[in-house]
Amino acid sequence: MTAGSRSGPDHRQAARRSRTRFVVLGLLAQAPGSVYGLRRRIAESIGYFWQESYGQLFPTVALLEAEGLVEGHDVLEGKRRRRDYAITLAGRVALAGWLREPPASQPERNELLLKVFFVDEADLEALRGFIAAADEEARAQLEAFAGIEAGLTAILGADPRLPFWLLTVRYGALGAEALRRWCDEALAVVAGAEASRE
Amino acid sequence: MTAGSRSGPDHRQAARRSRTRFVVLGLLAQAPGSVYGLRRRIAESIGYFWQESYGQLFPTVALLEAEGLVEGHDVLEGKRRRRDYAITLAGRVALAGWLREPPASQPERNELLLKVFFVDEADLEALRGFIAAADEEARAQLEAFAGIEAGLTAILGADPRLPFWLLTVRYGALGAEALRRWCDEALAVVAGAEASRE
DNA sequence: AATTGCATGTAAGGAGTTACATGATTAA
DNA sequence: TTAATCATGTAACTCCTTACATGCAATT
Repeated sequence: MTAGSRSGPDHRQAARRSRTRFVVLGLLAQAPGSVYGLRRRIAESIGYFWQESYGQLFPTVALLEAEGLVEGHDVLEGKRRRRDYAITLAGRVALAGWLREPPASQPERNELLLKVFFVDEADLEALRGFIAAADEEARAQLEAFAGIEAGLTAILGADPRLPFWLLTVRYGALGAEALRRWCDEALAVVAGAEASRE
Repeated sequence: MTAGSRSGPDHRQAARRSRTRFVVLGLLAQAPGSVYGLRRRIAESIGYFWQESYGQLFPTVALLEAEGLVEGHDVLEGKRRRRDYAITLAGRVALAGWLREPPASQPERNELLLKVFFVDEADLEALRGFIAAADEEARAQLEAFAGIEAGLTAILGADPRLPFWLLTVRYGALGAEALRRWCDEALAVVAGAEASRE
């Protein structure tokens, strides 16, 4: 089946400069698979720093196929149909090009900090709860990261990608540690404010 | 002027559950001002963890006025017209309600980590450059945060909000420190991979 | 005379989520 | 038999950015 030969309506609404397309290309460069599978792989491997929804993935993959950057093949397992995608040579070229471009840092938006900043109108008790919840979440994440680290190391052995994949985990861990430190300081500030309010 | 009495087309396209509206309410609760001024205040005070564009602010403020949560007054300075907005009682109630709700953490998306994760197809030299750039950016941020901290402390004196505002700066500083630590580790990994490639 | 800053706004479109609709297969 | 998992896809909508259009005032 040649590129763009699938019947049905146009899917041209999807991303032209979206990074979703490169996530898809990157994952398919590692191993081919279905859109559904991509979704699962994203959630399991890079989910803590990148997420994609079906509503984003399906149109994007369709577009990539129309552009000849990926190739789809229908697979029949019993009566169940699946469409597996593989990256093409053109796809690898496009991916490599993107990988050479400096990463754009997305502007952060932190709702917790916003609520801290608007402390005037806020309820200190509520604030304390939010901070405690953030701390607990970071604690749980740290635990999870330790597990992922051990798992990756056990499975990958001498794979040259291992140190890089561990690096992405380390990023999460260092961030979570920093967050916990901040929560400590923040709880102290809240406690101080509550004390001086009496 | 009563709520919603401004002439012209409807502005109902804007955000219903957007946090932009609460940023506007929060800032107007601190002090009234123009939309243009809000934009500047956001950039100067909370810009490193929250950003808003005019295309977002103007429709949102118009909507808030239509809902009676803010009130606009035309001000004439010479021949220059300005429209200043102030928060209403209803606005304060809405703001307080939002501040009591647990903050939703936006899903992070980190393009640099993506490029690290796709190291297979990536160029190590390029990667090293990106990491070095991130480190340098974090270094510059740390310097900036130190300045902001000093400035805030000098200006605000005994204002009870000071420790909370400093807290938002601390968040940025702790994050930047964590990033720098990660960059160190990452550069070491890249160096190791480059050495073993020979 | 030109540039920068103050100030208001609109139009178009990209990116992304959520919810929905559908159906087969496998395990409890 | 019921629930979970595998699997594909669309529709509607929100949010948000970018680029544009306009004009006055102050500074260089």
